[in-house]
Parts: sequence; structure tokens; C-alpha cells
Amino acid sequence: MSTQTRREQEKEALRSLILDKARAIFVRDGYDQFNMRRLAAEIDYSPGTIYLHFANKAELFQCIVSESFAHLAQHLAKFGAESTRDPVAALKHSLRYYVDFGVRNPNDYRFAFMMERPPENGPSRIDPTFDGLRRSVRRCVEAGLFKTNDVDLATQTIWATIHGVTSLQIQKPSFPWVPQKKLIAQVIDAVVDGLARDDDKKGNG
Amino acid sequence: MSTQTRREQEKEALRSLILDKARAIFVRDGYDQFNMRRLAAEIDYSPGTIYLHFANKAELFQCIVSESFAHLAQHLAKFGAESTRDPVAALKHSLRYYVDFGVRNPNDYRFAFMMERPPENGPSRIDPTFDGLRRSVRRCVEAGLFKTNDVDLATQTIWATIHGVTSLQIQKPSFPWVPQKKLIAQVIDAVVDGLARDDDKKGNG
Amino acid sequence: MSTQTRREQEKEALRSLILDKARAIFVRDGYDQFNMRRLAAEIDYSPGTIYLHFANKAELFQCIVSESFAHLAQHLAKFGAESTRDPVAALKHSLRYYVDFGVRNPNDYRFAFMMERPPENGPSRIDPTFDGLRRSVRRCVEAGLFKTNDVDLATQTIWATIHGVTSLQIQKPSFPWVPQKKLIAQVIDAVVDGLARDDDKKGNG
Amino acid sequence: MSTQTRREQEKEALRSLILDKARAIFVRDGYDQFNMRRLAAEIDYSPGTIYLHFANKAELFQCIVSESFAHLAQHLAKFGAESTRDPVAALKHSLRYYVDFGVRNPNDYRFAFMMERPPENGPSRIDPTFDGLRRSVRRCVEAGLFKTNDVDLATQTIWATIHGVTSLQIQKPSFPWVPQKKLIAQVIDAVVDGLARDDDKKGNG
DNA sequence: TATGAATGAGTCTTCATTCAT
DNA sequence: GATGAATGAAGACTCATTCAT
Repeated sequence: MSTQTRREQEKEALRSLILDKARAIFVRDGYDQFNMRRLAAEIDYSPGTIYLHFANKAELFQCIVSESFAHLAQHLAKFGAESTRDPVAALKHSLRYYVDFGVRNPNDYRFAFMMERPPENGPSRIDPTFDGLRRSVRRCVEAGLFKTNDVDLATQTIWATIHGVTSLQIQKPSFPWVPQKKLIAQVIDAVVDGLARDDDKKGNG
Repeated sequence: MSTQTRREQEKEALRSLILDKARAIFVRDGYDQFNMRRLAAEIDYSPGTIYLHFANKAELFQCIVSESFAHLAQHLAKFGAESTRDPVAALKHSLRYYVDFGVRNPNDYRFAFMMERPPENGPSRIDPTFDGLRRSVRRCVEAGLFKTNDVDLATQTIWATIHGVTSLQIQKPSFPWVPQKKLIAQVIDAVVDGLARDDDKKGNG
Repeated sequence: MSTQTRREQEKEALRSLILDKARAIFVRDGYDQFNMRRLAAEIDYSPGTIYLHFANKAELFQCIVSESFAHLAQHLAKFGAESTRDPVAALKHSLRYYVDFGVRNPNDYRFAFMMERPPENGPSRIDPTFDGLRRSVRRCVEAGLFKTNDVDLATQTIWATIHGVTSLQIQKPSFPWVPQKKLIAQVIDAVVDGLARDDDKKGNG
Repeated sequence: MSTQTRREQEKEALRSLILDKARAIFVRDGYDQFNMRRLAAEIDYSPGTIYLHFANKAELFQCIVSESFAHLAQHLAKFGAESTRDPVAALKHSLRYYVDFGVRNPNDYRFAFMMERPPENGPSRIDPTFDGLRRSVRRCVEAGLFKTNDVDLATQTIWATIHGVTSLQIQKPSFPWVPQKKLIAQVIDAVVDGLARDDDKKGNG
């Protein structure tokens, strides 16, 4: 029993080691440049060992994508969870959280929203991640704080917008950006204020 | 003469054929999966023939990128060119034009802003493309129509935003989007209205 | 242990097999005609296997060159090592030894001095090989046995000379040569006697 | 007639142009690196044109080799032609001429004696070139000036020797040689003096 | 369980040579 | 005679994956 348990733990540990290193390489080099032999070398195991844990490169990749979505979902779960007096402020807060998560965890964000290959088949993984945001937006709509009543429209407007900043910050770090914090705040303020009724805006945060 | 002319035309035609097919394959498969042999096969020429027109894969790719930027520049030439009574309306107009270009020419947009692969050297190609937009934004700032006086901040805010919609529309076509036109209009209105002083907004466009 | 040892031995054996076959092909076909695929075929392994032992064709070639120089150095170690009553006789003895090495190990000699192809970087490999010969010549000069006092001049004269015979014997075996031993002896005698003062020559060896 | 003649002259001129450029490239780059397309480009004709004058790369190469031998033979024709009072001095003179020719026309020399690929089949081309030298040596032998009576032995000794200097000067220009003239003179003096009877040497030239 | 040697299929690229014009 | 587009065959090298140990 003890032996078996230890074995399982070791197996799990190795699996994690592979996943972590693989994630880093996938992000650094891209899917195609990623190289099973290099991965093996970097974790100091033989190539064959990786195949004891993952059927092949594609499966390894998918595992990492799933992890990223899970990580994302877990962090975004709170989105619109709390009921608040000021849903707009809450929304902005959530958005800052979202962008912040992406910028701090570019690997996860890339896997979740930016990497293309290989083509996904199953159901959209974006949708669920989305629900929190939609909930948060709905609060605002239901409180009559937005010009529009179309929750999906507002949600997608916001998502597109903040995905824009997030992905560009990740993808084009060498562009001569204005200070990141300032830009992010400005984007969030602009889009939310733009959606909000005029009489509801008085510099919230 | 006639012979020579015909030859040149044929050569040009083949070059175009290669570029067009290559563009399609690059977009379909990505830079790494793109394959000179397959390209050759798809245009029914031998691999060597491609090398009569392009030195190598990277150059072929860069040619397509350049084409895309040229195409973009040509379509965006008007950006902020006209001096108008209503700079905000002009800006919105331009933005609609920008997104429209991306959505209608997804391949060009991909090559210009979304494909990662081979590291560019030379000067940033984004910057020049950017100038028109910045000019358009400056008009608004100089007319005192925006809350902020920071032209770069406003420009980047807007660019990040509309790049967000544009790229998502291109990259995630299977997502259950609200009607595209509506979304685009909403994003543009939201972000520009969000940047504009309150007393200047009365549903323009 | 036994397993690991056997593996290492097998690995070493394969490395040797590759080196030996490669050396033969390099000599037979020249650097450019040498072909990794053919080498692989001739040793009954796949091309990839060779790359498990050598990074690329150039490295494989350099390894053989190094082997040859090592072989040469090992055989020429004694050159001018012994202090003798008769430095001229010792020199002639060494020269005979040198030519003999080249003729008996034509491949080594080719790799060391006759093959042109890939431009070496690093420091000249000839120089060190040369030192023994120079030492041997210096003995003669210092003993006042040569007409000239210029050690480098004498050394290079001798080297050029014996390289002449050696390389021709290797490169033009089908030429109607006089008996090889006779020719070699004559060349050595002629050049050394020609350098020596008249009063010191009385048929030594 | 005039037209035909002009045509033939033009054809001959082009043939020469090709040969000259080709020789330069062959020597610069070696047989394998030599490239028919580059040759065509360098003479400003199309690749096909070369094939109107030479069947293929190998034939082109052989033509150049033949030219080189002819050039060499022509220059070496005088070798031992004049009957002189001092055959040894004449021999030395000829040898200086030989080395000089090689060093000044490294291309010819390489083609004649140093390039390997592709293997020759026909009768040895060296032998004829050799005759002048042998004649010159025979004079010395017949005048009783050499220790040996074996004309072939003496000839080959001398040839091997001076080929040694010549080829090394051509092939290893980056070696830290003593001044070339000095070395060549020394080699010639040494080997001829070494072959000559003691009582015949008194600083000749 | 872990190894790591080995492979086969594939990738970019080059080049002598041909042939319709 | 001259062109130059086109090709077929080849060569260096890579890499996911397998399998005997």
C-alpha cells in the first residue's frame, strides 16, 4: 500500500514535471518548434519516458490547454459572484482581474485564447469561461445602468475589448506601449463607460 | 517583343499564383506546417520552380506579409486625411473601415497582425500603419473632445480595442457571436464614447 | 553494470565503424561527394543514426582529421627527441619515419595535409606537428652542420621536399615511379646533404 | 564566307570566355562547388548556352585540364633544350622556371597536378610534361656531374622535391612561410647540390 | 518503470540538364 | 545560336515515435 501510494505520487510528480516544462517550451517555441527530445532533455528523462505518461505530442498539448482553461475558470469563477451595490464598479474590478490574470499568466492565456494549432474539435471551451463575465454584465443591464439591454452584445463587446489589450500586451511586448497599467485602466474605463448610461458615470473603480 | 512580353506576363502570373496559394496554405496550416513541397504540388509545379521566384520559405512568407501591409496601407490611406467638422465621427468612420478591412481580408489581417512565426528584423511595420490612426485621434484630442490629452494613450486604447474585435472575429468564427455588424458598431461606439467628454456624445457615426 | 558497459561498448564500436567507413569514403570520393546517406547505407544504418554520434558532416570530417593528426603526432613524437652524436643522421632517420608514416597511412596523411575542403578555423594544426621536425633541424644548425643558420628556412625546405615525395606517392600511384624505397631515400639524402656543409657528408643514415 | 568566318570567330570567342571564367571558378570553388548556373550568370549568358559548347560539366572540366597541360608543356618546352657548358646551372635555372610557373599560374598547376576529381582514364598526362625535365637531368648525369647514374631516379627526386614546394606554396598560403623566393631557391639548391658530386659545387645559379 | 538507440518519413534546398520558344 | 523556365533527383538534417533491454 505505502509502496503503491508512493509510486503513484512519484508518477504524478513526474507527470506534473513534464506538463510544467512542456508548457514553458510550447509557449516559448510554439507548437511546431516544440520538440519531444528537447523536452525530455530538459527534464532529464529519456524521450521514451514521456510516452509512458502521454500518448503523443498532441495529447500532451491538449492536456496543457485543459489545464489552462481550468486555471482560468478557477480564477474567473468569482466574476460576478458577489452581489454588490455598484455592479459597474464590480464589473470593472472583474475586468481588471481578467486582464491582470492574462498578463501575469501569459502561458495560460495563450493556451486558452491565442494558440491555434492543433484544431479543436469538442465543444467550445470558451463559452463556460465566459459565463462569469456574462453574469457580471447582466447585473449591470438588469440594474438599468447600460444603454443597451442586450446582455450578449454587451458581454461580447467587453470581452472583445479586453481580449484586445490582453493579447496585444502578451504578443507584442516590443511595441512602444504607454505604461501598461495606464493602458489597461483606460481600456476598461473607456469601454464600460461607453456602454453605461451617461448619468451613471462619475469615475468609479 | 510579343514573345518577351508574354514570357514576362506568364512569369508574373506564376508568381501571383504562388503567392496566392501560399497565402492560403500559410493561413490554413501555419508557418511551420506550411510546406514547400505541398505548395508545389498544389500549383502543379515542381518544388524547384518556386525557388525561381522566391529565395526560400521565409522570403516567400515575408513577401506575403509585405503584400498584406501594402494592401492594408492602401485601404487605410484615407485614415484621418480629411479635415472634418466632426473629428469623432470621422474617427468612428475610420475605425469601422479598419475592422471592415480586417474582416473582409482576414488573410491580410492575419499576416499583418496575427501570425507569429519568423522574427522580423528591420523596423516595426506596425508603426507606420499606425500613423493614420494616431492622426485621426489627435484631431479629436486637439479639438478638446476627449477626456484625456494623451494622444498615444488614446490611440493605443482604441487600437487594442478594435484589434480585439477584429482578431476574434477572424480567429474564432465558430463562437456564437451576436450579429457581427452590431458587435463591431457597439465596440467602436463604446470605446470612442467612453473616451469622449460627456457633453459631446449624442449618437454620432 | 554489465548492461551499461555493453551498451557503451556497442556505442563506441558503432562510432568507430562510422569513422572508419567515413574515412574511406571521404578519401575515395572527396569531401563534397561524400554523402551521409551513402555512408549510412554502407554501414547498414539509417541516416539518422549517424547524427546520434556526430552533429553533422563537417564535424564528422573534423573528427577524422583530428584522429589523423593524433595518429601522426603519436608516431612522430620521437622526432628530434633523442639527443645524439650525429644530428644529421638522426634527422634523416626522422624524415624516413615521416615519409614512411605517410605512405603507410595515406588516409591519415591525406586528411592531415592534402584534403582541402572545409575551411578550418581554430589555430593551425600543422604548426604543432611541425615542432618536432624543427627541433631536429635546429640540432643540426646548432651543431654547425648546415650551411645556413636559418632554422625556419631549413625546416621548411626539408618539409616541402619530403611532403613532395609523400604526397605524390599517395596521390599518383599509377605513375611509373622508380622503386619507392629508393626514391624516398634519394630525396632525403639529396635535400639533407644539399643543406649540409660539404665536410660533413660521408654517407650517413 | 565572311559571315561564316565571323560566326566561327564569335563562337570561338564565347568558348574561350566560358573556359576562362570556368577555370577561375573551378579553382576558386573546387569541382563540386562549381556551379553551371553561376558560371552562366558570371559570363552573362544563359545556362543553356554553355551546353551548346560543352556537353556537360565533366567535359568542360576536362577541357580546362587539357588547356592547363598544354600551357604547362609549352612553357616547359625549353627545359633542357639548349646545350650548355654548365648543365647543372641550366637545370637549376629550369627548376626555378618550373616553380615560378606554378606559383604564377596556380590555376594551371592545380589542374595539372593537384586537383583530383574526376578520375582520369586515358594515358598519363604527366609523363610527356616530364620529358623536358628528364632531358635536363640526363645532361647532368651524362656529364658525370651527379653521384647517381640513374636518370629516372634523379629526375623523380627532383620533381617530387620541387612539386613539394610548388604545391605547398599554392595550397597553404596562410602558413607562416619564410620569404617565398628564399625558400624556393633553397629547395632547388639543396636538392640539386645534394645530387651533385661534391667537387662540382661552387655556388652556381 | 525507465532507457536510449534506432528508425522512417518528411523538410528545405540545390543543381545539372533539357526543351519549347 | 540563344534563352530561361522547368524539372527530377539528390543531399543534409530533423523528429515523433517505437522497442529491446
